[in-house]
Amino acid sequence: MAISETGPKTRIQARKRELILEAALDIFSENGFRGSTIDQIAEAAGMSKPNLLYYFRSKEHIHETLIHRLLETWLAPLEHMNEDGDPVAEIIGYVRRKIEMSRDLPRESRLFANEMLHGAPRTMAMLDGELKELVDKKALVLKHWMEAGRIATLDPWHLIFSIWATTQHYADFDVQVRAVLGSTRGGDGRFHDATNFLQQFYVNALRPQGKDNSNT
Amino acid sequence: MAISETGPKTRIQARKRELILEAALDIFSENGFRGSTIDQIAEAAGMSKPNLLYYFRSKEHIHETLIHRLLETWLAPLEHMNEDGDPVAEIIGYVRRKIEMSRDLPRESRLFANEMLHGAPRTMAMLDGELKELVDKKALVLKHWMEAGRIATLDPWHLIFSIWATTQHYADFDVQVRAVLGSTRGGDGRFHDATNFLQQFYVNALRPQGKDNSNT
DNA sequence: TCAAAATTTGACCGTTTGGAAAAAATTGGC
DNA sequence: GCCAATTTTTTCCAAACGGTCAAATTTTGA
Repeated sequence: MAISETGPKTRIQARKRELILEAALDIFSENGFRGSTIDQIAEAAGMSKPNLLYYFRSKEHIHETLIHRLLETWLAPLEHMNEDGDPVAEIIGYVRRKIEMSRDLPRESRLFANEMLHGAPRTMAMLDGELKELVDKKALVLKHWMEAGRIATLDPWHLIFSIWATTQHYADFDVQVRAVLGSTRGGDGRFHDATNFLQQFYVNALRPQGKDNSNT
Repeated sequence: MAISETGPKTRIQARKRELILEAALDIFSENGFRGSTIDQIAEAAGMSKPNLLYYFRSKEHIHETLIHRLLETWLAPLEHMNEDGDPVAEIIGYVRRKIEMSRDLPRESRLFANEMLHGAPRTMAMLDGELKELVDKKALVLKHWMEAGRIATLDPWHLIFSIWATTQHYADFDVQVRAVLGSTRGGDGRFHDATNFLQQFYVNALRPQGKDNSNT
């Protein structure tokens, strides 16, 4: 009898399901949902298609599981930003954690990007539920820091967007980044350079200014 | 006899091909290449599948044409950044043009993003050809501005990446942006807010500083 | 007006794909 | 060593899809 509706029972099932999810992450993140076939995933996982379908009842189901897991990972770093810490250090810390994620979990980043790009059909509920609440909460923290004059006054929501954008860019647009940097600067050091840049960049952008000179 | 290899001959052909490309942009940008079918595109263009295939010899060919056109549009705004202008005004101007593109050409942005996300199979040559050359050229301009002390010293390439990332984010991650901002702030005004934020943000980040206080 | 060229349609084809069914093989407890 | 549950493989299917082809229709130009 097929499993997959109830949680995995045996250790073997858990391990095989893990193997499939690992393979599926490879395939999905590279080719998108529609661009990936069950056969590809099965081969990458070292098993036959019907065998894979014994562990997951459909391609959709694999994808859904993958996305659900991803979301937890994705929210964690923002959650971690602490109201009581030093504002600039906390924000920079968040930026660094996000860059590390782009470096270490590029497949997850691309899977997420693909989902957003196509209208978030399987994520919508979570976006204007959990995510919105978390961002609103953290935006308030940023706002307090701004009102206390500890960082520059900027739209907190868009500030968070800018962090997402600049950091995830290094995973999602990796091909472009590497092409533009070329063989000398586009190697393994690019994440180090990116981190340095973003740190300087955000330190500058967040420095509160006594007198305003931001008008054109 | 089918056309499509040689350029369009009559005005009717040109108009029909245009119609198809317009429909294809809708479909491709929403569903990705593999996720789109010729039937969908044909229906959106108001014609039958064989009729569409009379104007373009394959799905691949439509996509290729679309991508090629897109690239010209995509490079134009950076080209426009002028060495002889005021550095901050020039950079901010570039940011504004990019944001306008995210607002007015979101389908093109998503088509491009999708291409990058999946490894730029049909764009690679142009990335480390034309694009790299252009970026290198403009990075040099930025470097000169920095050396003259007119803007803060930052890695010029990564500075350009940050502009791409922050602006394109509003097209590519539109669903997420709208969900997080909610119904009140996520309406039509979001691009206006984004523009204001990014302007302030870049003005801050680029302001050169006499004394260094960027270390942790 | 009429023939040639261009365009549109309908019917069709081979392949790929997601998935089902059932038999065969393996494993685990006694 | 044997039975039952689990896992794997073989075979197959129906729908979707990219694309072809020839016939029918419309348009164009002399």
